[in-house]
Amino acid sequence: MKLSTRARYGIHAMYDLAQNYGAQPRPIKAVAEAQAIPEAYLEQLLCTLRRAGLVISARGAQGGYMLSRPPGEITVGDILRSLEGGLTLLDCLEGEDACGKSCDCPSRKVWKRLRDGLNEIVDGITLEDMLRRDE
Amino acid sequence: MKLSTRARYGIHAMYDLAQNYGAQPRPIKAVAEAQAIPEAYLEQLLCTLRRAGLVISARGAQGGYMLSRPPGEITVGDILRSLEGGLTLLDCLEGEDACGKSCDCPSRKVWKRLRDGLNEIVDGITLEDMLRRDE
DNA sequence: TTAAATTCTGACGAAATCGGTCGGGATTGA
DNA sequence: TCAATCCCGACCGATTTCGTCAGAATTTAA
Repeated sequence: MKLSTRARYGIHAMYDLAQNYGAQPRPIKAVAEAQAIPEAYLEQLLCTLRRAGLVISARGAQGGYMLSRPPGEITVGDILRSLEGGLTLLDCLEGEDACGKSCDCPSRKVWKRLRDGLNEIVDGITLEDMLRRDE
Repeated sequence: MKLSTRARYGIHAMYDLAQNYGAQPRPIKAVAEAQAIPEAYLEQLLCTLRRAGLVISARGAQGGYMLSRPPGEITVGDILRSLEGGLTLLDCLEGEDACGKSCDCPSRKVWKRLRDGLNEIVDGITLEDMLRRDE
């Protein structure tokens, strides 16, 4: 149950963009340097975040990335879910019956509770919350 | 953020032993069959759980495993933590300064909240809770 | 005392995942 | 036209995960 560095980097990058919200698009390079993330790797992550609709990109000179909506409307959950491919914990919980035997084992309730609790927490923290705690 | 099958198997096995609590030691083979877990693999997991003090083993004929204490005193958290080697999420949170720069980044608070929430949930569910929901 | 049942342990291996790199193409502003 | 920048897919090495296996140690029962 370790968090992937992908998730960690992702939050850092989004936080960086949040600080920059409202200004010019911010190039990958700038984010990478400020947050100490390998540039080529960050490129991938931002691409994913763009496909998830959390950031918008501007190509060409003076291009870069920016949040697609105000920091208060993007939660940590949004970010983690898109980078981790869902905070599902178990395929069994979503894709029906991945465990073979119709899956109404008693553990199922445990996983559900865990998943729901987790999502509740991460959805309760927005980028704006993170910004505010800086001051 | 997928749960390892180790964790899944672990909960299933412990649930199995909980059903058997108070009776004779239950051999690996029986647990493996009942819970559809590869026997040799389960052997490893139970060994870990024993070292963590959650189960006791009896060797030799008529031997097997049993819970070290009543189902009401073993939480899902106990099991997950011993099999996953801690529900830490990030080394940065425990082992001091694993992220290099003294780590008082704003994300840190997020991870802490996540970790604490997670642990609170899993520690709130005992094996007995799982048993009771069966009826 | 011997045989059978069972745990204990460490080594091994295949497959997946993860963190990261690279090269080259597409797009845009100056 | 040129430089900056995003876009995308392929690739790679390291680690982890899931699982197997062989054999040693221990205990019970016949």
